[in-house]
Amino acid sequence: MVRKTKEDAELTKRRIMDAARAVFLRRGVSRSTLEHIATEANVTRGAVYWHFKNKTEIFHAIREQVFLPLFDKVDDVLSHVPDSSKDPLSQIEASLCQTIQDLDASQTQREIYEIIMIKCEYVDEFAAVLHQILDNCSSLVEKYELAYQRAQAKNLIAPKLSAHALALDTHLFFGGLLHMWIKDSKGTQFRHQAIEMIKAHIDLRRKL
Amino acid sequence: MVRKTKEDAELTKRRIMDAARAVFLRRGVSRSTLEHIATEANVTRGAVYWHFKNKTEIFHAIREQVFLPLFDKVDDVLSHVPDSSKDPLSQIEASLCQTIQDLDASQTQREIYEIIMIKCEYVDEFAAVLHQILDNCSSLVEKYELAYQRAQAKNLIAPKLSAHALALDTHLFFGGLLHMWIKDSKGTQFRHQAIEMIKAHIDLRRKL
DNA sequence: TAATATACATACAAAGATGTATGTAAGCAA
DNA sequence: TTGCTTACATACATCTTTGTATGTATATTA
Repeated sequence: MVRKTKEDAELTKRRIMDAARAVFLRRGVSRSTLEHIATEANVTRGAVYWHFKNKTEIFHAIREQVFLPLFDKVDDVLSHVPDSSKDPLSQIEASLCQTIQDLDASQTQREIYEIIMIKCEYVDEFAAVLHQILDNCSSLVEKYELAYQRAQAKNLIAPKLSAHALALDTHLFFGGLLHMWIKDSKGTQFRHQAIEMIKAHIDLRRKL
Repeated sequence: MVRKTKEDAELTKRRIMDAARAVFLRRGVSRSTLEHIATEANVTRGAVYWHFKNKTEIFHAIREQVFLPLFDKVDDVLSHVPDSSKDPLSQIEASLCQTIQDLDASQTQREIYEIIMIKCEYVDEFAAVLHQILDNCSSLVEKYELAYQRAQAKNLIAPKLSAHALALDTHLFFGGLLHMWIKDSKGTQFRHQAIEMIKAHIDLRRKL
């Protein structure tokens, strides 16, 4: 069968991306060949080359599937300042919990995170991805910092530390949490207590 | 030239490992071939195959170069309980700072960490490495927890949180810190403030 | 409905990488 | 000094992977 309609073609493209995700997860990005991906998607390499220039482009397509919506969401929860019913600390907590709950709900997201974190080598074309992630992190930290400043203004936290230090600490904590969460794919070590740990992390900042 | 003495041979092996480290760092583990490594070490693939079974074995040899000494050191700083001049919180702080300072001092260590964290895909033979790391982490957390318990016993920290929660929070924080530290190879974003951030993290726990 | 572009499948050539087999000169032990 | 072993280098066969070129049947459009 050849020459499908446009909708059919879009479907094939999706199938290829889904297949690539599965193959990347199983064999790592480097060891995955276009042939593997094509087979998994029940097409030939011809179809793959039609929709994507090469493996790298597939990787980026998959990545964007998760990262474009992600930052919007963080913004939503964190930056929704006006007459918020929640205090700033709870906003940060909610933002972090939201990400975890999203991961809990979506296997696709989990898989993409796993690929990005431990099934990909950041060299050459992929090195740029790292810098992009780092940049995004910076803007995240800034948002945490603003929230902590609001919390300080409302006298919710002990004035031990600067908002900046608190924001960085939270950011590193959550980075570490995400890594552990992903690596603990059996869910026995970290996943089940992730939410508690976020609450604990925030509680540590609360004035009694 | 052929047939060196035993000492010469050991030297060649080291040279191959050093070369492999450089090549892994530059091209990632997967894209590195034994030919690349041999060329970098100024030998032929014959020499490489003589000293190592395959690429995986080289990787493990490099890895052990760092991880075997590492855990000893953490133990040294953290578990050296008897009549310690430092309070438990400072011990934890010192242990974390020590690791960062070690990384600061040794380019070799930095490179190996970078390879392990962002230039290697954890599939197949490498998947086991991840589990090993996770296991080591668990024992680390236990050591933090013991230290925090001692701190609680000495009434050094507010009783807001359990020692277990504090230990996990510290562990995740430091995991995140290490990742950022390594990724920020230019040193502009995180490296220069790593020590401060560790102090801030610990200070957050201190009773005023 | 004829022409063209689309959505693939198939075939081919070239390069890369791996493992092994074989060669060889020098060290070392008896 | 002979003979065995070590520490490699060289050569070869095989498999994989990639990119591209070509074929082709069907949508789409004018």
